[in-house]
Amino acid sequence: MEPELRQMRYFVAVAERRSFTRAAEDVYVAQQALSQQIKALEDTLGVRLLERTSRRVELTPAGAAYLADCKRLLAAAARAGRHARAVAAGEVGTLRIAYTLTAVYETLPELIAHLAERLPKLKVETREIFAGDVCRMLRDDRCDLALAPRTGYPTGIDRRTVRREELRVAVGDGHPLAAAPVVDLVQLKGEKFQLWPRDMAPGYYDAVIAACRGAGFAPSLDETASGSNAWAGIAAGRGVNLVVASLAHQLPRGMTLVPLAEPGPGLCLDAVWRAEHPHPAVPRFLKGCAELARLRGWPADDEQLSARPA
Amino acid sequence: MEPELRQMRYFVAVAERRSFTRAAEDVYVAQQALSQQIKALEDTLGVRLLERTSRRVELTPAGAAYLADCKRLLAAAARAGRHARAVAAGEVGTLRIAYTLTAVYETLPELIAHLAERLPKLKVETREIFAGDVCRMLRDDRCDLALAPRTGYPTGIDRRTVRREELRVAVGDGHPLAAAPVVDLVQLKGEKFQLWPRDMAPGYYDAVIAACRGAGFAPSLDETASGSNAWAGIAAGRGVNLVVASLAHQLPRGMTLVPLAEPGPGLCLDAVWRAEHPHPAVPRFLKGCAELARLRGWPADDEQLSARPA
DNA sequence: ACCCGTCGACAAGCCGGGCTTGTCGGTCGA
DNA sequence: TCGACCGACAAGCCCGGCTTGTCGACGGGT
Repeated sequence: MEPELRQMRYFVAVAERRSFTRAAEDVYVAQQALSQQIKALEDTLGVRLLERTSRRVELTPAGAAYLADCKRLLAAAARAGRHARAVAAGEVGTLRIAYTLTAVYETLPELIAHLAERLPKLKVETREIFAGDVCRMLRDDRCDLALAPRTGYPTGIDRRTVRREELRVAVGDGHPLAAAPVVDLVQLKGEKFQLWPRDMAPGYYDAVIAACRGAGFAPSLDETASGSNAWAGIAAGRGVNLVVASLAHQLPRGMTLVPLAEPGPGLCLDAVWRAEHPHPAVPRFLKGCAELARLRGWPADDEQLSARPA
Repeated sequence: MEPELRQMRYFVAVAERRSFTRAAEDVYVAQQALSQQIKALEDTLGVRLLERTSRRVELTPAGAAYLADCKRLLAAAARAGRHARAVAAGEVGTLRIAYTLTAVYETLPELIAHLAERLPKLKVETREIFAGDVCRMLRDDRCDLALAPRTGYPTGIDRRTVRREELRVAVGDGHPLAAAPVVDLVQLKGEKFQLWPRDMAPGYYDAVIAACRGAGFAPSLDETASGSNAWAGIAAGRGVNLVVASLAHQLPRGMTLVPLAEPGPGLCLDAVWRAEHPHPAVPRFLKGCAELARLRGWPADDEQLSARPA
C-alpha cells in the first residue's frame, strides 16, 4: 500500500493540534478514523510518527521530518492544481507561435510586447516558418498558433484576421519608379515579379496575383526567385514585387518602397490555429490582437466574421 | 473532493503510455477504473488533462503541466517516506547533545568527529549545560542526549558510561605541589577545594568527595567557588581540586595538573538519554562511543551493564 | 484517596467509493 | 465494408474507510 494525501492531511491535522480528538473536528471525521488512518500510514511507512502517551501526543523525530515533508507535499499538490487551472485558462504556460516573414517586420514584435504586458506569466516561443508549412506544424502539434497571410485551410484549422496591411511596391533604388511619389499598379504590368513559389507562401502569392488581376493584368514571374533570394533580386534591379507596408521598418539595403494609388490592394495577416484542441491561450491571444489592432489603428478586414475561436 | 496520490499515479501511467488500456496493465486495474479515476481527477481540478480522440490519447497543455507536477509530487512523496525511515533509523536527522564542561576537553570533540565520519548525514547540535540540568533538558525535550559525569537518575532516564577518566590534582603554578611528579591524595587533606556546588555538578561533586573519602578525609570546600570561577581560584592559588586528566588539552593559564598515585580515583563520563522515547540516533551514538573507546583505548567502567539502550 | 473527565485504542458493523464485468459507439486500417 | 481496437457508459460487487460503541489509562479536582 502506498501513502495517500488524505492520510497526510490527517497526519498534519493531528500533529498540528497535538491531539487526535481535536484534529478529528478539523477534518470532520471521528477520532477513531484518524487513529486508524495514521496507524495505517505508520504501517506503510514502517515508521512510528507519533508518540501517544494518553493525555498528550508528541511527534517522533521521524514524525517531525515527515510532517514538514507532508506540509510541503500538500502545498505542492494544491499549487499543482492551481497551476493546471491557470494553464487551462491560458494565463500561464507556453504558447508556441510560428510566423511567416510577413509578420516579422512589425506585427509579431508588437503582438509579443502587448501579450507580455497583458499576460506576463505566459511564455511565448516563436519560430519562423514558411506559410506552406502552417497546416503541418499545427497538425503535428509542433506549434500552437501561426501568423501567416490569409489563405484557405481545410476543416480542422481555424483562422481569424489580425490586421489588414497595405501593399506597396518594392523596387531597387535604381529603378525608374523608385523616385515616384505614388505608383499605379498597372505601371508594373511589364515588370518581372520576384514572387515566392505558391507552395511556400500561398496567401502572399494569391494576394499579389489578385492585386494584379484587379489592375487588369497577370504578372510575369521570375521563376528563379525563392526565399529571401527575392529581396536580393529586387535590390539588384532584376524585378519588383508588392510587399506589406510594414517592411519599411526593416527595409533591406538597396530597396525602395513606393505607395500604391488609393484604394490600394492589401494583404490580410491571419492568426491560424487548430480547431479541435486549441491551445488554451489562443483566445487570449486573439483578444490581445483585437486590443492591439484598436490601439494601433490597424484596419481589420471586412471578412472578420469568417472564423471564431472555440 | 481533493486529489489523491493514487489518481496522480494513474494519471502519470496513462500520460506516459498515452493509452488507458496499456496503462491499466501497468497499474494492475481495469481500463475502466482509469477512465473513472481520471475523470474524477479532472472534475476535482476543473481541468481537462487528456484529449481522448479514440485511437489516441493526447495531453492538453494543462495536462502536460500537471503531469510534470505529479511526477515531482510522487517522487517527493517517496522521498519523504525514505527520509522518515532514515530518520527513524538514526541515520539522518539532528541529534541535540547537551554536554558538561567535563566532556569538552577531549571526549566531545572526538565523539563528534567520529560520529561525523560514521554518520555523515546526521547533524549534531551541541549545547553546554550544567550537569544539574540534564534531567530537565531531557524531560522537556530540549535535548536528545547528554554527556555528564555519572550520577543517579530517576526512572525514565537511562545512562551508559562512555569512558572512565583519571582524576588529577589541579593546583596553581605557584603551589608547593605544582612541581611534584606525583601526589598522594592525602596530601590535599588541608587544602581548600574549589568545588562546584553539588546541585550544579552532582556527578563531579560526588566523584571528588568519594575520592577524598577513599583517601580517608573529607575535603574542606570553598563555598565561594561556583562555575568557571573555580579555575580562577585555583590559578590564583586560593585552593586546589581534582580534575579529569583530559583538561590537560585545554589547561587554563596559571594552573598545573599533577598525577595522583596509582591506582588513582576516576570519574565516569556518561551518556544520558530518555528511556521512553529515545532519539533514534541514540543507539548509533552509543555504538559510536564504544567504537571510539576501543579505538582510543579509553578505559570503560566496571559498571557498564547498568543500563542498556532500548 | 477516590472519582470523574478526557484521551487514544480496540472491535464490529455499515456504507460509500473504487473496482470489476459487460457493453456500446467511434475511428482507423485492411 | 468489416473487423480490430480504444475509451466511455452502466450496473453490480466488495473492500476499505468511516461510524458507533466501548475500554483502559492517565490526571486533575475535590
